[in-house]
Amino acid sequence: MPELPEVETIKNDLKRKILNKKIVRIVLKDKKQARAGITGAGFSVLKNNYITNINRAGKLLIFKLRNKNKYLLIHLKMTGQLIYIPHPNPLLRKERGYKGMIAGGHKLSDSTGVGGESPNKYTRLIFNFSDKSKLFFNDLRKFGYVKLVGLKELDKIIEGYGPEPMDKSFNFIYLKSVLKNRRTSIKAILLNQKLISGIGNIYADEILFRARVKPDRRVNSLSDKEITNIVKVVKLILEKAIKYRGTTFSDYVDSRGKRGNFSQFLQVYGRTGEKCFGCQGVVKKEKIAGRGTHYCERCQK
DNA sequence: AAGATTGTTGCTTA
DNA sequence: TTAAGCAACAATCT
Repeated sequence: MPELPEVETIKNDLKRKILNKKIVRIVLKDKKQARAGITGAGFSVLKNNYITNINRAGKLLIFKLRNKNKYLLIHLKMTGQLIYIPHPNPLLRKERGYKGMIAGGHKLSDSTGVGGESPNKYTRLIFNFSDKSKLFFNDLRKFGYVKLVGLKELDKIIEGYGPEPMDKSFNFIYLKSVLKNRRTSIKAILLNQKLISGIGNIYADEILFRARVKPDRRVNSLSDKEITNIVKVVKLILEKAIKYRGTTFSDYVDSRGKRGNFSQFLQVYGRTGEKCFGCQGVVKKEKIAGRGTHYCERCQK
């Protein structure tokens, strides 16, 4: 599931690859999906346009277009992928060591899951650039979306997001004020995009394990010390996850079709029934805040 | 074969 | 007015 570190990785990679390239053609592979949001009018906005910058708000990617005063939004939701394929020139590729590339095809080396090849049966949209490179939007479960908006609508959407966890504005004072007069679980707070941007189910569990706080703890029971620690750990875990290019659990791959390397550091997510790395306890799983939640009963209070 | 999977929205209830 | 919780969404896997 792409969360903040995964979306950040895709954003940074794509910035190096598609900025200021001319979009010459859009191919909608999944016409039945009005969800894709790109129809006749959208095609004319995108065609012959250029992406001049890419930003991120929480898990949402924001592509700034040079012309027509529009922004292209892409949300990957659970299974969305953005795969960039350079111009398929076999000679060039060989020289640069793209060993997995098959001449004339688009197969990427050693990638797993549905990211193995593009286009594939889950490809919803293809951007063709003037240098013959392509960007594929794949989405197995069709939860993701692509949308064109004006500046006004974009501002409204961004306003709906809470502070970026890595930003200075996400600090003890802020979190304390958010928790005041609330009685829900800390996990529900971490997952609430209006309060904090970008954290999803995997990192929420990993953060709370590292902070040694049980996910179902009511927030009005948290001490100042615990709140301070949660703020610190949120930044720590996300920073490390970005450094390791995100986590691949099922479908996530980066724009080159490669897995994220933070998976090796997962302490509780997906480890139900296994031994806790921190004590002799066992990792438990139960539904908290409406989501499958992993924690160690002994380490986390 | 029903239930779980998850990011987000929208609805209902308190 | 706002918070909290849950269903719904899609498609696949167990």
